[in-house]
Amino acid sequence: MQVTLKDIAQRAGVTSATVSMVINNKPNISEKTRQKVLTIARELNYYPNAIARGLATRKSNAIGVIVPNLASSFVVRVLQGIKSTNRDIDYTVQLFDTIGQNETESQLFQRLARERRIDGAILIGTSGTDEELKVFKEESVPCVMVARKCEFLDSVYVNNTQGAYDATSYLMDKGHTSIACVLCRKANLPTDDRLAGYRNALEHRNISYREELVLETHDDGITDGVNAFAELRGNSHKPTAVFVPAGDMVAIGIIKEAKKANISIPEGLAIVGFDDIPAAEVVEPLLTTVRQPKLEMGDYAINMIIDKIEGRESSKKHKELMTKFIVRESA
Amino acid sequence: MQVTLKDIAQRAGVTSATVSMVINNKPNISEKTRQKVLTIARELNYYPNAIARGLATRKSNAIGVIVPNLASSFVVRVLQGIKSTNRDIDYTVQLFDTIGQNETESQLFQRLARERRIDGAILIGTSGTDEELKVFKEESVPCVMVARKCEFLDSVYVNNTQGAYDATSYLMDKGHTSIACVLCRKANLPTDDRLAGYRNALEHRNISYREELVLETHDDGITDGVNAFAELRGNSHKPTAVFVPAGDMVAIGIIKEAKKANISIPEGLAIVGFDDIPAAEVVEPLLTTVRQPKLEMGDYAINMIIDKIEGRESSKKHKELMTKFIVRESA
DNA sequence: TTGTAGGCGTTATCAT
DNA sequence: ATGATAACGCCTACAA
Repeated sequence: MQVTLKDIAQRAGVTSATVSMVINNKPNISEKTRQKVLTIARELNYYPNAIARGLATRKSNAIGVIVPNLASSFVVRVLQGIKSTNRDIDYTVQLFDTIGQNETESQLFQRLARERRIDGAILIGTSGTDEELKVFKEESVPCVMVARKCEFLDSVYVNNTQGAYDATSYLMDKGHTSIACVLCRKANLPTDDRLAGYRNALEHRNISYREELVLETHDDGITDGVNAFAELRGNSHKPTAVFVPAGDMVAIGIIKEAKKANISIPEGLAIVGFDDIPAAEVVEPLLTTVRQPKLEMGDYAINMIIDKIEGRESSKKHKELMTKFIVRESA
Repeated sequence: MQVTLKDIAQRAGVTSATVSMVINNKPNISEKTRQKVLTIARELNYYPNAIARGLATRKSNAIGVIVPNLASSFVVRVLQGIKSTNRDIDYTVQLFDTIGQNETESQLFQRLARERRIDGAILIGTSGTDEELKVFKEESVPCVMVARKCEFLDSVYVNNTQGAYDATSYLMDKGHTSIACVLCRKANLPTDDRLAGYRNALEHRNISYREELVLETHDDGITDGVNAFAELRGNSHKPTAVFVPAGDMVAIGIIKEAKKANISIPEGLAIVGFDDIPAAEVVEPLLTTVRQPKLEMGDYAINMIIDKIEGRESSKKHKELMTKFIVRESA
């Protein structure tokens, strides 16, 4: 049986109200009873029942982290950032993924917002529309969106456009003029921003943007890269470089196929990825890529949400973090 | 304000007890009131308050997943397995990591077991001693240990010894007689089992086990591999093969250094890793390794814990899953 | 079939 | 400084 306030109260000869005050460090308790109560609590190994406390205070001390897919290394990395912030976190993290569940994303939002199981939510690159997200506002459950700018909620994201611009510019610096772009329209990827950056960079140097040079992959895995390479080879514009907003795994697939086809990298084909995943440093040649500060995004997100929950930060806030162009060997 | 049973009861002209029964699909409710109640509930967007329900039923419908370190790809993969089981899970997953917290693992166990915030716990390769784990039993919080056999709790793990035996035997099949072993004594790695497998395999073929051929790394990252390679080169037994129970990242580090030193793989040095991480398929040559069924482990774990929680499975259970030797190019 | 009443373990507001 | 007492929102006997 669980040890409750009552048990302690009985042995200490006081009321459970008093014990509660002691446990919660409230003032106006005589040192004597405080000590007595604390001693007994320790003896009995008392821990407050979190659920009962939650009911009484209307606060669960839990934060929901909603992700589309735990298989994404990006998502996992942000999650690590959330869990490894320096701040001393007194909230439990509850994990929800929206892929392969029999509940739609929208239903999950509804439920989470109304069940009062969490005090706030962090959404990592979920695809929810403003309409679907509204419920968090209605129920005044604080919320921050990660990896996607969302006018509707607080958000922390990365300057995707600039990152793509940098990558493309670098390629042009190296003398490339026919630069392909491989992207993937998965809901959680900010593809359009990156495409815009690519396009801006081109136009900035008076190189005309050609639709034929932008390919779409179905997914963002290594095999999508090998498929993309085949398309690249057949391309009439004979690209000498590829920028891969679809992500590093796709870029790695391209590298692999290129090597198989005896194309030297970066001389025969220069390749730039996006994200900077661990494998970027194991592939050969090492992958040049646009790094996203994933841990930092998680860190910001958890701090923002807690500030919100605790009412310390009420204004809408958007935090843009900077990508970093990482030059390695593939370009 | 939150919509409660009472609100619905009022509009339906019944008692909140009745509404509760409808919401929970209890029998003996007239179809008429059932419909009326359900209609109103939907109109008001009613969702039961999970906390209040938890207090009343003494069940939180949450499972704690306790991991040493979210940065481990092994851990993450098991977590994916947990979240992607086919079973229709009606439990929330709460995530706890024990590294870099100001609470010790042991304190966390205590708290989790007594706070009644979770109905059960899955421990992924945590290092807790039997003494520390006892509290889950005391408080009768069901528990399963993953990746480590634990007499004390239910557990699901992998035949590490056999996996290591297979790997070593394969190397001997290929004619190697001087086989180094690179291991890492991190708390969550079943190093001894793997070492035993290596040793057994050797002795089975009458090759004597030499302590000088087993190296220890500090951690299990890529740099630990590059360091290990230096040691390997200096080794007086001139190993022609390495088995790396420390994990694939370490093996990859060794590969990288070997290539730098112009040693051909597998001719000059054969290398076998342990785990089969994604990077094993991007490194060149592709890494031959012992695959652990990580998703499957997660799947088993979540199913076991739920059966336990719901009283469907009371006997202590140990599930051993099989590793699979994956032949690629490095050996 | 439905209502009454009590309890789950806390916290919080009054009195005293 | 402490005690009564009433929430918090839901569930569950038991009674009607």
